[in-house]
Amino acid sequence: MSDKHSPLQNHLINALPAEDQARLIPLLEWVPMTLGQVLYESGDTLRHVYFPTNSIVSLLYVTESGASAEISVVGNEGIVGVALFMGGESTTNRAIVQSAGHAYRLPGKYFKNELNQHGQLMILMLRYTQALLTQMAQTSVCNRHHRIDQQLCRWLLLSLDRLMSNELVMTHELIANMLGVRREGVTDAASKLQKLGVIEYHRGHITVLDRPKLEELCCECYAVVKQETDRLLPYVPKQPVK
Amino acid sequence: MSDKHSPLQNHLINALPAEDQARLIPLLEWVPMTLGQVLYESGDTLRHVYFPTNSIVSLLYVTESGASAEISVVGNEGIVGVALFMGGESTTNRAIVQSAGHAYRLPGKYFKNELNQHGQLMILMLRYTQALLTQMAQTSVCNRHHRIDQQLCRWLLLSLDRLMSNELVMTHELIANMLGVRREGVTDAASKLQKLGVIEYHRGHITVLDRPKLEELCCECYAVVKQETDRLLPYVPKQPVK
DNA sequence: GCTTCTGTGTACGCTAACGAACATTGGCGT
DNA sequence: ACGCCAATGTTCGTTAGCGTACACAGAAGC
Repeated sequence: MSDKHSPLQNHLINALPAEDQARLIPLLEWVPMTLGQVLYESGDTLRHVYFPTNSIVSLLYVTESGASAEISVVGNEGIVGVALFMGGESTTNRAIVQSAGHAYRLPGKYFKNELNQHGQLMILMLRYTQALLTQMAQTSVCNRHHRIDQQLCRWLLLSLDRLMSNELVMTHELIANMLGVRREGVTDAASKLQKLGVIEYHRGHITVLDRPKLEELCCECYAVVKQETDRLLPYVPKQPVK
Repeated sequence: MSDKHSPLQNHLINALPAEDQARLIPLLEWVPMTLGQVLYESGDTLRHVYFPTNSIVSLLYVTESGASAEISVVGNEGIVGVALFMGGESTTNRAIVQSAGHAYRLPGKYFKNELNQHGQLMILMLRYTQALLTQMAQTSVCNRHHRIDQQLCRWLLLSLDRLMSNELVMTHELIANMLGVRREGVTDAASKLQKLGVIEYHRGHITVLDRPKLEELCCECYAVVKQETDRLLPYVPKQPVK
């Protein structure tokens, strides 16, 4: 991985006016995000917000019986810790790193301070939150109506969008935890996709070979989320990522 | 139905400081909400926000194939149309009246005006939105992991909390649309609950006889949402509802 | 009183996904 | 080079929920 890193790799930071960036960026801390790392647990008081750059974070809920389900995914398009600016200080979810990389971290009090003083950050946060609402709603619908293989397609596409490469470091077991299904169910779906030549996988590595085909096999849920996110938060890079 | 009605029956309005109420209340329009009425469709530009008093509104998503699923429920604890203050102006959901009654309606421009000028309304909206996020997340989990009869219990409890009475005017068919399952599935679950003496129903009317038992039979999802909503938006009536 | 329609009950076969158990294999540590 | 374990493959019986079809009864309209 290149040592070139910049907060602007995060789309929300990127979307801020220059003067807001100038104030905010010095407060940010560049931190590694390791696979499986838990940023916060259900009920924890949040200490920081995270702006992922090349990492992916899953928000998931763990039931009393230990089963889990992914509520939404956050990558460089978003921020982890919306509860801090929503005023709740905690959520009922767990935030866990789904794909290793880095993020920029900001202590909660600085974040809230910025929010209160400058409107642009707040506006952006609100729009992002609406995108998050859309994603959650769609996850809910997908859980109800679509088959595992369709959901796997959705999940792969959401992950791809948040990575630079077409390879995911991810086991069937972990995907199963995210989707809230059995590992065997994921294996079945993945092997089906592999037979179709859409993906190729091997012991914890999944490579997407044919993205158009993947979108074809997917249910509508991916497109709905993607379109709405693009509408709410159009991405215009202010500085080319070197 | 009594002709006694007041915007304070809505918990969000009720929670505002007196001076904010004084400004806001004259702008509100008291409107009837009829069963099945669609407040907005997916993609519509929202014109108003609604503060339900004794009505209940479902936010639901309709898939390409025509299947539906309820994303969340809004009653007198909340507001319909968060997209207006989130900045998106529209959502991918449909808002439909699930239980007839009334609401107070506010044109979008007044609403946004109020938001920008006075912090207290914004703070309240943010907290409510977090409660909504929680509800959506939990619906998603419930769709994945819990049986229809448990989900029916959750749905009944969520509805009860938003009504004064223990009787719902609601057919199995409509509940099925909300839960995103077959009508027969709801009939099975409901008949099971009736045999247990928890509810009693008859051609479009459901009466809850034993609420504690209903909570017992329910999955954790109801309690999680309830607890988090109470935490985020504690309800302290400022004027007893006559 | 009659018809008609809406809401509910019930039965049948079917499928997706589950739970559990076990086989196989590749990669990693020592 | 070896052994071990994590990752994947496969099977089998079970179950929840689906799609369909149809029966029945109460309510509403004429």
